[in-house]
Amino acid sequence: MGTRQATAKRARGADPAATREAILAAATQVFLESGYGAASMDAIAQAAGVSKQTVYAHFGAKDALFGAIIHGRADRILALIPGALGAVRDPAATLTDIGRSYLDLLLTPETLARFRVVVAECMRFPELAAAFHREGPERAVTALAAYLADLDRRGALSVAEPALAAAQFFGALRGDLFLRRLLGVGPPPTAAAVAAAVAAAVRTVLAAHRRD
Amino acid sequence: MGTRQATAKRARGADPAATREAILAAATQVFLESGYGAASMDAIAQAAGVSKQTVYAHFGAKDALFGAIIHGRADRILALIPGALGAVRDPAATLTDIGRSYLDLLLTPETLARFRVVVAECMRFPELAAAFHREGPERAVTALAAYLADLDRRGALSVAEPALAAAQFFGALRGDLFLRRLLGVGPPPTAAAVAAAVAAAVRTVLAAHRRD
DNA sequence: GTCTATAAAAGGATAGAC
DNA sequence: GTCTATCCTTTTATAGAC
Repeated sequence: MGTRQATAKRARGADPAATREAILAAATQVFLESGYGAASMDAIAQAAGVSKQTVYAHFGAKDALFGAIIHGRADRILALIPGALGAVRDPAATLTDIGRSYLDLLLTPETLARFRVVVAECMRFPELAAAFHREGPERAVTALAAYLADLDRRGALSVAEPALAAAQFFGALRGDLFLRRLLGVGPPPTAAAVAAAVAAAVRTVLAAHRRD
Repeated sequence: MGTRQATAKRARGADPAATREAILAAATQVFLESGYGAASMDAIAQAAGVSKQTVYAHFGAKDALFGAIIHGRADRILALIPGALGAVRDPAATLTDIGRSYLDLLLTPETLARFRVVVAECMRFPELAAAFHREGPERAVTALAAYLADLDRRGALSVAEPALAAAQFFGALRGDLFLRRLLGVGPPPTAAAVAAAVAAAVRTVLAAHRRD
């Protein structure tokens, strides 16, 4: 029963910033687990180890708290890609790295849960959905398109429409694996299955844009 | 103020089957528009033009009604594909037809809304999500895989893994268009944009499986 | 800033009349 | 089978003490 407990639970007497972080962490967990509608402010307060009134003191209302846990959490997809630009590596190896890290991130339980709640609430919070798309999928497509355009300039590949090609690559990569996990159908894919999907997507994009 | 009104609204005095249909139609509208949690039985009853008790008399509980409007509504994707099997048409033309009808169906507001609620509630109703996947996406992949395997046998294409190739084709087809509409980001795509996405996906799959 | 206690409203489900 | 009226629980949000 000490006076200081720095974990996510129990923020009694800690500084306000820590309390705020504890609330955000708890809200993330509860919202992603239950969805916006089923998540109660009581459950969030309890998970954060504070009273409900404290939650309201920090965030004002339920929708503001929801916005806070979605915003600013831009999926840090592919810090890889900018580095790939202008690199001299084999395109196949680079695309494989990009594909694997993209798919690994997408198949993470947290990413899937975040995707589910944004999809579920996109009509109620259209700006949140737009921000999510802008900071996540759109950024990934833009970055990969830049890389593909670079390969085209360097003569390694023939890519007439880089943005479309990038969207197709990511789409082919998601294929059925992402859909199954998003819907929670069946067991998680094995590492081998993921690797096979990446390899196939890379083969396909290379074949489609092979230089004549 | 007549005694018979056969439209979706007002089922007073009509036969039970019509009442049931009116409730199903209203429930579909309300659930797809608001999501499971935000949809109230009051709103459904009102939209159907009956009392709440009548809704309960027919379906017993909210979750049962939700199941009824999702189940049995298997997306009738691609009645095309079975017919394509063994056909002598140009594979490019057939794949273009398949791709266009698939994408057109997926971009329908009703399909998008149904997808959203199933994704949103897949943790609460896992069997419903499994049925949705089985009757929709999985069936489409299976059918296209059969067609691709047939093309491989006939020597038109070289498809080593038909199921993976089919999933990739549909994934590439969805690309960014489906994601944007799912999240409600930006305006709907033009017919030209959809046609371009289909054409690009067809080009890609043909290039990837060109016979050596 | 944080807590306990409470207000105020909404929604799922049921009872009983016709 | 259908309707009106009601119960009971849950939930958001606020008041007031420390």
